[in-house]
Amino acid sequence: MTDLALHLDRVSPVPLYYQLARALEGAISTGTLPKGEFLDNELELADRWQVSRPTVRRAIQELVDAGLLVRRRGVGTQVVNDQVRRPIKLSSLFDDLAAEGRSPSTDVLVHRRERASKEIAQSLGLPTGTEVVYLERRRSVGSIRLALMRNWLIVEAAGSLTTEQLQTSGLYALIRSAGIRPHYATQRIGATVAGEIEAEVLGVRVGAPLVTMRRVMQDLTGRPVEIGQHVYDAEHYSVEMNVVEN
Amino acid sequence: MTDLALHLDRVSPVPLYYQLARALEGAISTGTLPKGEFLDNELELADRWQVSRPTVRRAIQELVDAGLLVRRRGVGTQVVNDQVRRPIKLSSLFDDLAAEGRSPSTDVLVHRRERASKEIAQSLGLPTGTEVVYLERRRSVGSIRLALMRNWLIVEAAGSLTTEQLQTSGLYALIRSAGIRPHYATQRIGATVAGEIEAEVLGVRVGAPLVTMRRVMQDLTGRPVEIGQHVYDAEHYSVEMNVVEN
DNA sequence: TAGTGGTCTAGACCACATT
DNA sequence: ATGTGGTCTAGACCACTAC
Repeated sequence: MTDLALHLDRVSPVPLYYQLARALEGAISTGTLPKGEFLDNELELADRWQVSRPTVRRAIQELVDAGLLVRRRGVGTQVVNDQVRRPIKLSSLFDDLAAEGRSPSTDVLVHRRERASKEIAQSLGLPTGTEVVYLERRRSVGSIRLALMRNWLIVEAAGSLTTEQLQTSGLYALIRSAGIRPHYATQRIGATVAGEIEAEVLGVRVGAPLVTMRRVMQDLTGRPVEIGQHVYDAEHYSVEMNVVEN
Repeated sequence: MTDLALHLDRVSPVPLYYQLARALEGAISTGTLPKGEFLDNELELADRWQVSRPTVRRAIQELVDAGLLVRRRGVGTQVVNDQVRRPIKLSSLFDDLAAEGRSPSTDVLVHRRERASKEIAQSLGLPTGTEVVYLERRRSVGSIRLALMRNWLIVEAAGSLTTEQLQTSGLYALIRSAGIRPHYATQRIGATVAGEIEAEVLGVRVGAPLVTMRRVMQDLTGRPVEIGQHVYDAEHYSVEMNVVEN
């Protein structure tokens, strides 16, 4: 195993295991650690890098969870023979597109307060008729109209949002700036075909395939914060996910 | 915090952190640890259970990753206010349905060896024209025809499968019994509408919405093993996933 | 038999949130 | 000022794999 140019900063607030994990990740992506190569054993790595074995193990574990490394007892730790894609995260379409360097835009079609229907109230854990914020937005990239998004939010999360803010920022960033930390989301992905409304908003023909996404997001304490019911033009959008089994 | 009836078996080969995690999980699901409740601090738990603090931390970490607990530095560890669904795993539709107690059935429509096209060979990391196993199956539950599944597999994984085995077992179980351990999968979910072939096989009308899934599965060493290109009747199938942000 | 990762201990110091 | 979780150490013993 090559020596890996490691410069650990023991003063930095960045944890050692994190620095190690990033260094290993970099070595793998640049090919300094070739695919299929075995790492030296953990005791040797700990000695070489002058950290304890648990610290080495934690760094390695991160990359195992990400699918970059494989560990087998009695055998060793090996670089997986394939490049790995980003793991699934709690993000938004806006963030995804921004991260890809494309420039998304948002049209706010509806932005008002309304009283929660029975279904919405139930999903948000509120009494029927409680006031919630309702949003209807269209997300586009360049000239492509990508998604029609319908959201219901608790007033504490979105009561002070302006329509202007919604046009320039992702919803989750705005929720965070309201002091709410998204933590857990359940989402269900399916398919449907465009009706007249969807066809009109997205500029597709009636009967065109659409990807549907329904989501309930909860904050750190498990309180439901946001419901999303979105449809995407299947021509331009699909959901990618990676799954690791250890 | 209540005392939790813990009976750790220090002789068992089951790791202590795992026994602890299951005990905590059970206490949460039965309500012995109510939602919103704070756990005692880690030092106290370690003392009470007579294990070291790292062992306590590891048990807690498992439940944090699963979204059952939330930890905040300087504050404490708290039970999340919501029941959690199963996390996304590397499983198959067959397993999913079997786990739900429904009885799926499989019709093998095509089962043959063929030479890999350019696209298939590329995804499997093989030279074009290499022999692969091609499958076309229909999955039903009761009288509902749920999915049309097309798979390409490397010969080592599926060369000795019989059509009969395919009718009674899930593909992944068969791959495992061939000595191959599925490890990593990338899948992409989208939408389309039924053409004549899909409509015929699934018993839906032409133009009905379908969920599409394309997947490449790799084994422990990163070698691609299986490609799946499936379509599901959107009326009866959608994909649920849970996402945790820490 | 030798070598690997898997588990576990008993401490220590620190950063952060709360009072 | 106090108490919490976050990080880190330096060992130990074990289970599993390969030879």
